[in-house]
Amino acid sequence: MTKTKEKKADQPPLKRGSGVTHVYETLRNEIIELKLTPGSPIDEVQLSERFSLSRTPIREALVRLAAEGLITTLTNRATIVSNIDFLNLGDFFDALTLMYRVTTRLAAQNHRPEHVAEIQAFQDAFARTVAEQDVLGMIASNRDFHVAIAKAGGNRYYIELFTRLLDEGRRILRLYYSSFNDKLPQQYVTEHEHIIAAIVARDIALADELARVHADQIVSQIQSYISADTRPNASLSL
Amino acid sequence: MTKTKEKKADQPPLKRGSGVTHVYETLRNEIIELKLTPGSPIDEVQLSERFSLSRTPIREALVRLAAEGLITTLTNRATIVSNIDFLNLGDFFDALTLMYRVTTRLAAQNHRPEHVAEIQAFQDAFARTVAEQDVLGMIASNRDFHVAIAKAGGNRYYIELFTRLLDEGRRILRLYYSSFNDKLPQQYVTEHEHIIAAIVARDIALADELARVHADQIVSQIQSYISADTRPNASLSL
DNA sequence: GGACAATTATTTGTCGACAAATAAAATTTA
DNA sequence: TAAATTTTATTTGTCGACAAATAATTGTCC
Repeated sequence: MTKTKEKKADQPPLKRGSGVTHVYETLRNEIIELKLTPGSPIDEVQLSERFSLSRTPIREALVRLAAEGLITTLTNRATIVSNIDFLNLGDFFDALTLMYRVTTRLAAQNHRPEHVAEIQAFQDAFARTVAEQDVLGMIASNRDFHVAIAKAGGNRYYIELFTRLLDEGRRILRLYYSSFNDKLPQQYVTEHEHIIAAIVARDIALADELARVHADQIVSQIQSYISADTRPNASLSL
Repeated sequence: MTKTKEKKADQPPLKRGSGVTHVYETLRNEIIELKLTPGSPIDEVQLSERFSLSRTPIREALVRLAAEGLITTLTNRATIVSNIDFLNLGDFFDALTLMYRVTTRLAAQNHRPEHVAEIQAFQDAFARTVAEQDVLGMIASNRDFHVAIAKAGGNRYYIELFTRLLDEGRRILRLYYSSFNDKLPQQYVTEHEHIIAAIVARDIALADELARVHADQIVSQIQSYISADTRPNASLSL
């Protein structure tokens, strides 16, 4: 309840340079979880009141978010939560698939025992959310699972890009989670298990192939959600 | 104290929100061109004097650079120009090669006439710098050439990552350009021509293969520079 | 003389305030 | 009444200043 979270009056003196990080991470999560809807304006003074901070650290956090593409700043005008770019979803799917493959390959190649343990832990969490029909939890733990694989691969450039893509994917999936089909997720659990096995066996070619199939699966599912969406103008980037 | 700063008294009233962009771009170039050497400290007040701006916009530019990984901020302590990470150069080469291939493939697939013109223009610039033995110009125009190919491919995620990788490569190459061998560059000109031909012919497989060979060529050349470097402790990340 | 402690100095992070730029409202005018 | 123009209001970008955190310096004691 009264944790050190956002509320009007919290304990101001947390630490010296931690305010910006807190604001950044909080807003980042809210954007990814669609608590802040795409296109909605960001009011600096409102945020400064909410976090009990001056506008300066708020601004710094916003610059970081803008550098990541999560918010868009119209100079001298408003700054808004970035829209999901439905027109270029193909780019997104292409890059996502490539990162699925490359990171899984590298994991099979470079992983160490502790990595497998972490991957398995997130896979357990994923299986749990599937069993509980917790769709939002599924989306999050699936993301953690693949980020863990990327970390086992070790290439920091891939880790960074892949993380961004997966988080962007979380935004997209949240838009359509209402139409989630309860039968498919179990298949993902199985596919994850196979991917883990291929990584442990250091079978690079198999890991690559499984990742590709897995990615195609997810991409086509998202696409089916989008095309099944009946809301008028829902696929327009506004 | 009063040493020669670029332009002490320039035209202050440029435009309202353009100060940060100017500072950002200027510093970015200086970092990439190694005018600001890795590890050297960034003094905010010194910069604010140099650009005739308050510390606030300077700070904003620095946050952007930090988000890109070009500078490193030690909280409450100094902020320095990021070091070149020689220990993980393998990651860099791997990601660079992948982006070479993927962007060239996509260019063969998606390019339009105006893209070819732009690519050819940068290739001409590259050939010119090779003829003039202008090594620094070579490095820059080679980068522009491949960024143009990435833009012809059209995938914004690849464009962004590739640009960052190529700029990081500029930093590395600048460290070793003194030992440049004058015979090899001509080969790059030829390889570039072949890549353009493959793109124009929309031969995706050939474009991919040429890009791979080209990337391997460059990677092995950089590696030979590094291993041939005789400076003591030169390969240490300090 | 060297190690430790206290003091000073420098630098960073944050603040409140002001001015430019834009949006919104009010007024005028045809 | 509607378009155009002036006035007001809101919001962003920038500034100078202050306080916390750290580094540098000095002083003290063994």
